[in-house]
Amino acid sequence: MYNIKFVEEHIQELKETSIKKGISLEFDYFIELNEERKSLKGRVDELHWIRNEKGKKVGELKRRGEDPTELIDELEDLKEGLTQLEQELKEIQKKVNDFIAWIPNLIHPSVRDESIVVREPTGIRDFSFKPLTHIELGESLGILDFEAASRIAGSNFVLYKGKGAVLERALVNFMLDLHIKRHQYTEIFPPFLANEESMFSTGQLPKLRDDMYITERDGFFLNPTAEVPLTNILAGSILSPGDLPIKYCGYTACFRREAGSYGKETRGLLRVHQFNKVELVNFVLPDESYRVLEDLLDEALDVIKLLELPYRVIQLPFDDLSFASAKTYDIEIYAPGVDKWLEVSSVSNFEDFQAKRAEIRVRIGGETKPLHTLNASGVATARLMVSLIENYQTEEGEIEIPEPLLPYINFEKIG
RNA sequence: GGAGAGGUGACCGAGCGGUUUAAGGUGCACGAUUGGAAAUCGUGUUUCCGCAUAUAGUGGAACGAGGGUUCGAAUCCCUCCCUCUCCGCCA
Repeated sequence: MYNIKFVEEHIQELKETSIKKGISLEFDYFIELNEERKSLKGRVDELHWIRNEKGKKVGELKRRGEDPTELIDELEDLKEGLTQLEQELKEIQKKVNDFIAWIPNLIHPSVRDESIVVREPTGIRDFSFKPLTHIELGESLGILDFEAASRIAGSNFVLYKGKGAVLERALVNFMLDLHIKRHQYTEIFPPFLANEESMFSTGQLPKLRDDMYITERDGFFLNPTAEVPLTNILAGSILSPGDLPIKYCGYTACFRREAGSYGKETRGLLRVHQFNKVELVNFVLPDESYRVLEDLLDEALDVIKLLELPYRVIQLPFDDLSFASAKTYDIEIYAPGVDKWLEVSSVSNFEDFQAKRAEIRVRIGGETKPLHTLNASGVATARLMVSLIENYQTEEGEIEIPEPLLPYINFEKIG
């Protein structure tokens, strides 16, 4: 989390950032609180000092076998006022911390008030017939069953069946293998549940509490992205420059409540409560993070390029940036059936924001400082599946399997 | 779920109510020595907060987390978390 002095010294900048990211925070209230905190802290420190000095004398007297009763009486009087002030300081400190927890990460200067197309749309196909939607294809081919999923769990869940289930599993394996072999990642299979502290470290909390599933008895959070477990692997660590970069890649199911988003956009697989995703997380030296951001974009794009799906890349405007991100590219792939561009990957540089919260540091010379973290989806399957089946459909309503997936699948088409 | 042992600085490890200003070691940084290195010697080496004559000053806080007892807690008590050993349950 931000150090309080840093907040004091960058208050204007942080205020502007919060406004740009659409988080309304009362900085005037904070300034007032902080003044109060400082003055209280001064008084408490002074009383502690007096207590410590006199306390030492009590020890001396006792060792010499003299009577410390008088001093002890004085200290008892001191204690009364002190306890109250300590309590007040503690409360105000908590308020200050709660405020700081809501301040989002600073925004990189290259980020604008509108989105920028970083890679022009490529690879859109010409169909000689009207392409069907994944919902129509999925149901007619019996590979997606939304009704069964809602019977089991509820609306906006999906069940993959038969060749659909095989295809989903193949996609995950294909992506993992790609990143491990071609991009030198270490594969991780993490817990799908995480504790509150982990959620705070990566910046899901405090803002996204309502978007997450929480287990009732133990207060665990179902992870909304593998970014959370993968980043927290190194929480509390101090690394040396030679350890870096560290590249972790992992598959998890991702769980999102998607509170408040209903309607047309949520039809089919476009927005579901549980989806599969392969995630890439990098830990790097601060100087290198913006170069690595470009590398990560290319690594994620490799999945799309190998599957020969139409894509474009957008640099997000500042009001679309997540709480923790300084700069983000979105990879979108085109789905001709629903006629939409679908976000399948966010590629973000968090600079030292998460590293500060998770206390992931690097020791350079004698100095210990937070490193930089980045992540990219590599990529999310639900929407990847949509684009894939809509792009690879034939006029006969069948789906061809792209060549790179054939090693993972024992059939060449679904139909 | 039950019983026991433990959690101390970057790491190991002592301390078990007031000479802790957290011993000692390792590592690290800087310096000396060297043709250069190793070894050796010397100095330094946590974080956060307050005040200030504001890089060298001064005071406070932090020994898994949170409470409590006490004039005073790393040290005693309670709750919780985590690690290890054993038992139970279980895919």
